[in-house]
Amino acid sequence: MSWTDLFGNEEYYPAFEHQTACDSYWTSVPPEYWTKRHVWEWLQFCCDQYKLDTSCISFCHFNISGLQLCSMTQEEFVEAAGVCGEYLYFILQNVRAQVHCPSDCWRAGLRAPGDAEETKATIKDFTWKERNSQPKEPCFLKTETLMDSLTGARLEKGRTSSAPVAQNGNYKKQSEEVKKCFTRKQRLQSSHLWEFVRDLLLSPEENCGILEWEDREQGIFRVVKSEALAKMWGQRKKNDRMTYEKLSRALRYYYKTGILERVDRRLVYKFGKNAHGWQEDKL
DNA sequence: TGGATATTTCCTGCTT
DNA sequence: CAAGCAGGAAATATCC
Repeated sequence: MSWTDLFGNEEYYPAFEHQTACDSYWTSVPPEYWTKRHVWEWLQFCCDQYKLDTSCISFCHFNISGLQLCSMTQEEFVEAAGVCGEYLYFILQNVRAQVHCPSDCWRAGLRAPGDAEETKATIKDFTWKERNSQPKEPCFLKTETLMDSLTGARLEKGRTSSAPVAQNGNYKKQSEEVKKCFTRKQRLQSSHLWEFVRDLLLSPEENCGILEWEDREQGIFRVVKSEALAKMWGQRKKNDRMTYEKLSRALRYYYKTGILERVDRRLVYKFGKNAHGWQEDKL
């Protein structure tokens, strides 16, 4: 089943404006009905909006329809997108839980995907009704709003009795899972240089031999590929002029604050007393 | 809106 | 000589 199968001409349903879209775009149509193109755009939207590291995502794994996407397990997400897979999985589950006005959806006669013939007309009406009647909500630009979204706070405020999440007895548990996941995501997207370095050391799948522990217990590590490290940090900060020269200056500032300690060897650094989260037994 | 904080950028001099 | 290291100084970005 394709979008064209469902809607005939694509002009009836323009592409999601993922650059400016807010969550309401992605909840206006159940993900099960997304086309490959929408899956692709949703992925791009998530990368942009939630600052996911695209380097860990195997995009070819997502050349699939929304129906296929929805049938993927969390493990399959992780396989396809590494650590980002977890977040994508939870974001998708959240989108599925938040699909706008499911009652309208059922009233409009939406059936399970597969009943293309029967839903062809009604889903078109449904999406247009949604689009015309639902003013754009503000985009999720702020962390708290994202948290609200992920933890379902917004749903709590305005949910209807037919909201799938409300029917789900595991709602609270799910929210906690999502919260935990978000914390991990925050960690992954650490904004400080030393946290970025620490997290790179702790995630072999992203590290690619750029950093290496020299003495794990003492927190001594070595920069193996200085240029690659600078490039990666530059990508994170959206700064293509980053160099190891400049990055190392920033690292040297950490000596003052006790985040790092000086090691008198080239390209070798040590976590200081004010750095946390790098010790194996305290993770 | 202004201050604090964390880099980023540039630089000079020194070391490996 | 190239690549790093040490810090000072100033600019810039971001957060609260």
